[in-house]
Formats: sequence, structure tokens, C-alpha cells
Amino acid sequence: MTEENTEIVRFTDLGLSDETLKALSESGYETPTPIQEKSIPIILMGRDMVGCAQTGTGKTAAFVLPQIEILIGGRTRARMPRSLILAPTRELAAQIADNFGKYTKYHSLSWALLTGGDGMDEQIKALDRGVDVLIATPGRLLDHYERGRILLTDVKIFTIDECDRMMDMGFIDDIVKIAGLLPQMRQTLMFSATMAPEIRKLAEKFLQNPREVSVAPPAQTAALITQELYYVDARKKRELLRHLLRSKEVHNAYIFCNRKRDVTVLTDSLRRHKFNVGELHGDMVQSKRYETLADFKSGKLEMMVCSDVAARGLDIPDVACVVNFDIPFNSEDYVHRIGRTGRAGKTGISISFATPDDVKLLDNVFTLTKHKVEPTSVPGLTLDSLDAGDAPRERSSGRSDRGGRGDSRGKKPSAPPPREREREKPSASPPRDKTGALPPRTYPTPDPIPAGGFDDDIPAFLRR
DNA sequence: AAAAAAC
Repeated sequence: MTEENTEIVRFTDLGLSDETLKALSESGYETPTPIQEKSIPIILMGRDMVGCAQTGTGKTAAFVLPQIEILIGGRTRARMPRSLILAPTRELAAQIADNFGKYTKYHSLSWALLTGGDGMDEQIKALDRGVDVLIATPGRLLDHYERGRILLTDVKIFTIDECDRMMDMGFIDDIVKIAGLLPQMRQTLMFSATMAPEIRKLAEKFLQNPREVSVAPPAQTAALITQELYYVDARKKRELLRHLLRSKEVHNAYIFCNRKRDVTVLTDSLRRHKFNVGELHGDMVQSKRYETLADFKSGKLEMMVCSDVAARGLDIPDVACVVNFDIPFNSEDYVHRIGRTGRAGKTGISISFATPDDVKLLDNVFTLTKHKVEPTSVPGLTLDSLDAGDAPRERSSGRSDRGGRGDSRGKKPSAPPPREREREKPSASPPRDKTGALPPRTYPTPDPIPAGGFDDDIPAFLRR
């Protein structure tokens, strides 16, 4: 960290070109983050580097900026890129490409985004024209290579982003294969959120005499993120979620599910209950994935229900809340998921739902984070009082004009005609202010929860 | 147990 430094380092001190500095200041950046301050000089020297840093630390610019300076010295050749950047997911690759576009505004460097799900034609055209930088996911890159569309013999800089994630996703064979297609004489940069032994082994294999740079995560889980845990019957999760989203006036949230199918089910359910929500998972058409992400970033969508495709690396500022609708199978994903909030010094809240089946998973999470989260019991909340049903019944429709559930509870409700309900569209999202924050949402106040406390529905493992 | 990533 840099807090001991009395001297403030600026981008102008780091040996970047005037054109890059201009693009940077137009983007509103003047002072480098710690990872940028440390990495940029090393990369400019031509050294190999291992960077241990999470997203939110400014890691992308840390490897993009110095690369620009190195690459402007050479010239573009058709089908022979001089830099290759690998990322684990399509959205992440696209994010890196955005950075390149932004920072090369006053340089004439070209780049191509080679990811799956998008059409081949445009990518092939770009390759034929000649690009300086390839930003790719492994599968599509190898696809192009095997079809003879690219030569990798002129690659001078090889960047592997989110290396630990790549390993988790089983990309190791692809990475080894791709590295084998590159010249031995090159500069290799590797970035990873953790420095697990297998990452070190990979670094030893691919890097020569690397410098190691590591920065603290932007927010330690305990410090800025308030973690809440609810024990809930699996069938009541949706109802509890709606209750919490309304009572906490959550206006900006990721909601993670373990399964793609459940992402869709939950999204549909929340939509029927008039939450302004989108979905994101790997079975969707790529254009829709990008669209949802853009809408969530701009604030057009208030919430995004997603699979772990969105758990890591997506740089969306100021998300107030992360919901673990399911406890992730891999406890490291818990840390990554809730790391979507509490960023850049802001506070955030994470809400996790656990069923009796999740005891083991939860235990793994506590062990990893070295922090045990005590379950929250909603005062007076009876799980029985929550509605397991999915279709909006008397509560959701009655709520908007009556303000309370009144005496409808316990009886079979007299629901309004379904047509009428479907016609009601979620109100347009209010615009964000300069900080990206949304004004408080105007959902009706939640129904009062009848007194009674947890009773029969309490999971057996909670009853001591 | 799931998800992600190539056609």
C-alpha cells in the first residue's frame, strides 16, 4: 500500500506518453491506484510480472496502460498480433477491450475482441485487417488459430487475467496450449486474486524471473460489508427475498443463484412481483448478456439475478447489496460474490439464505473467511407467515392500494383478474445521481409481519 | 451437486 508515501504519485510520474495521459485525464483519472503505481514501471521495463490483486483495484489499467506504450513503438501486421490478453469470461474480455478503447483514444492502436457467442465474420475481418492486440477467451482464440486465421509467432506481450478463475474453470490445458504457440522471447504478465500453490507453479512455468506485486483487496469482507444470514425453508426463499428487498429499500443488487435454471425461475418470479430485475447466465444469447449488463450498469435495471458468470471481475460501481439466494458450492465464490459490494470505500450489505442442506457449505465459508455470521431472525417473523406460492396473490396486488395485508391472510384470497395484473409494468427506474446512487425506491412499505417468532418451520439444526 | 468456455 502507499499510505506511508508522503509524496503523491501521479500518472505523469510513471513514464506514460502524453497521448495516454490525455486520455486518462479525460476519463477523470489523475492518480494511479497502488497496483497501477507498482506495476506500470515494471511492465515498462519489459519485466515479467505476477500481480496479486482483485477487481476493483484498478488492475486492468495496470496492465493495459504500459502495454499501450510498448506497442506504439512497433507496427501493425495482418494476422500477427503483438499482444494477447486472455480472460475467463466473455464479459470480462469485453471489459478489457473497453479499457483499450478508452486509453488508446489518441493513439492508433487496433484491437480485436475474440470471444464465443459472437459472430465469426466480424472477428475474421478484423484479423485480416491486422490488429495489434487480441483480447480473447481461450476457446474462441484456439478456434481461430486452428482455422489458420491468426499467427501467434509475433506476440511480444502475453497477459493472463484472473488466472485463478481460469484454473477453476478448467482452462489450464488451453492456457498451456496457447502459451506453447507463443514465442519464447516475450513478456508475460499474470494476474490473480489469490496466490494459490498451483498459480505459483504456473507462474514458474510461464514467467522468467518475474517481479511480484501484490495489493490488499479493496475491502476486507468484515470491514465494509455487513453480512446477514437467514435460515429459511427452500420453498420460502422467494417470499423472504421479496420481504427483505422491500423492507431494506434495496434499489441496487446482485442476486446470485447456483443454477442457471433457478436464475430464470427467480427472475420471472420477481418480475411478476414488479421488481425491476434482469437476468444473466451462460445459457443466454450473448447479445442479451451484454444488454442486461449494460442496463444494470446504467441503472435501467435495479437488480440482476445471475449465476456465477457474474461472480468475479465485473466492474460495476456502487452496488449496495449482494444476495446469496443459494450458498455457493465453492466457498471462494462467496467471497467474490459479496465482493461486488462494499467497494471503493463504500459500505455494502450481503444477505445469504441457508437451508438445512447448506450447513456444510456454510461451514466452509466461515472457515475460509475466518468469520462466523450469526443468523438474523426477523423479529416476529414466522416462516409460516411467508407465502411459499409464486404467483402474486392478495398481498402483492392488495399492497399497492391498501398498504397492508389486512385480514386477507389465512383466507383464500380474492385475487384481481390476472389480465389486469399483467398489464401493470414496473415503473421506469429513476436516474442516478453523479455518484451512481439511485434515490430510494418507492416500493410500498412491507406488510407487517405477525408476531409469533420462528416455530415449527425452524430448521432442525437450529433447535438445540 | 454448478457454472463457465468453441462450433
